[in-house]
Amino acid sequence: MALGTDYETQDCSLARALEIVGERWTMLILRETFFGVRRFTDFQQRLDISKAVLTQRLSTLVDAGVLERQPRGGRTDYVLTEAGLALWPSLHALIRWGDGRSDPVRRRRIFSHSGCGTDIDEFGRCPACGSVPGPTDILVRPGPGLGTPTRTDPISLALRDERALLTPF
Amino acid sequence: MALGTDYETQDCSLARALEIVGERWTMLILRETFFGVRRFTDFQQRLDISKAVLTQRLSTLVDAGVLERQPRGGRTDYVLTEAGLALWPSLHALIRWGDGRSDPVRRRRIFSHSGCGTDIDEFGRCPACGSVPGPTDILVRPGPGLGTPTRTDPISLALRDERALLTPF
DNA sequence: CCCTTTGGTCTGCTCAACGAACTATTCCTC
DNA sequence: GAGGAATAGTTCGTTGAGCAGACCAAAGGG
Repeated sequence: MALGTDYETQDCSLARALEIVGERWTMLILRETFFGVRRFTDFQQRLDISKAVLTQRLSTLVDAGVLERQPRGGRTDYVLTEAGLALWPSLHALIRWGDGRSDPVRRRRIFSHSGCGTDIDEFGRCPACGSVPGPTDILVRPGPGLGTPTRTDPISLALRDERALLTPF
Repeated sequence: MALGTDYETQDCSLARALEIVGERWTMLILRETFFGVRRFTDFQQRLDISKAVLTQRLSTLVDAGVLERQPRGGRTDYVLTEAGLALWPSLHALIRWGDGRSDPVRRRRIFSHSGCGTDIDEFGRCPACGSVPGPTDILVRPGPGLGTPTRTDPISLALRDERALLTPF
């Protein structure tokens, strides 16, 4: 971000957070990781992102401790660390804000608490339990705003059904 | 962001949100508006941002309906709209994530519920009431991680004391 | 009537993102 | 074990966005 590296002059830690997750593409990459995407090629195909930029963003996220590289034979898995999982509230809030700006009933993805099956509210709470479930306890399913799916790659097909977040493909 | 304008091919509304608030500087500008900053010159001085970029960001936010221009005699106030106020959960989550990544007890800004005075938790809830207060019901005060303040502009001085969010300077 | 404040625009430069081509390693198949 | 495909990148030339700094127009005050 080149906001300057002297964070001590920044009044709050937002600049520090944005230095890591505020760069172009980074949040979209992280959304994919929460949906279960782990591989370089899958990120690239689903986001239509330049390979050079994807390489740089993944490295930044690994260096920042948000993602972890896990060699799996000939390939590499990029998996969320604990710090990465802690980003879920930020990501969820942004998704809900983006959804709410059009027609509130036409949401694209709906998140529910896997414990009790209740849809979570705009603040991330499960209205039934009153808890704020973490990403390991959340299911995603397509919402009415998603429209007719056009992508036919295996990941998009799997996301047409209800799935637990973080389930690898 | 130039992520392409064909949002229909995007699986969820995150790209739409990032098209508006995901650009460099935008979230920092919005943080300032929640703290009560409203004027061009104040944004520019507090953020050390290029005037050309600030102009473009403010225009984007106004066009997107996040901020509203309010002429005040010879000057212009940039004020959060309802859609802008709805960004508070996203902003709060990012601030908390940035804070939590260093030492959790050394937070820079602490937010509390003005109704009951209780500090709000990392999910934005007031532990006493169980509610999720909106920005109009939240106070900010410096946290132990802020260190010795170096900035001496009027806005930074005012932020050394507890203040309600959105209070203009 | 001049000077300051405010809220910008304009210019030239640099650096990051882009698409496309190329590469190195591993795995699978024959 | 040879050939091809899949994976995870790197390299290159071009384009576009951000930067600092100079400049500018309108409003208000003395």
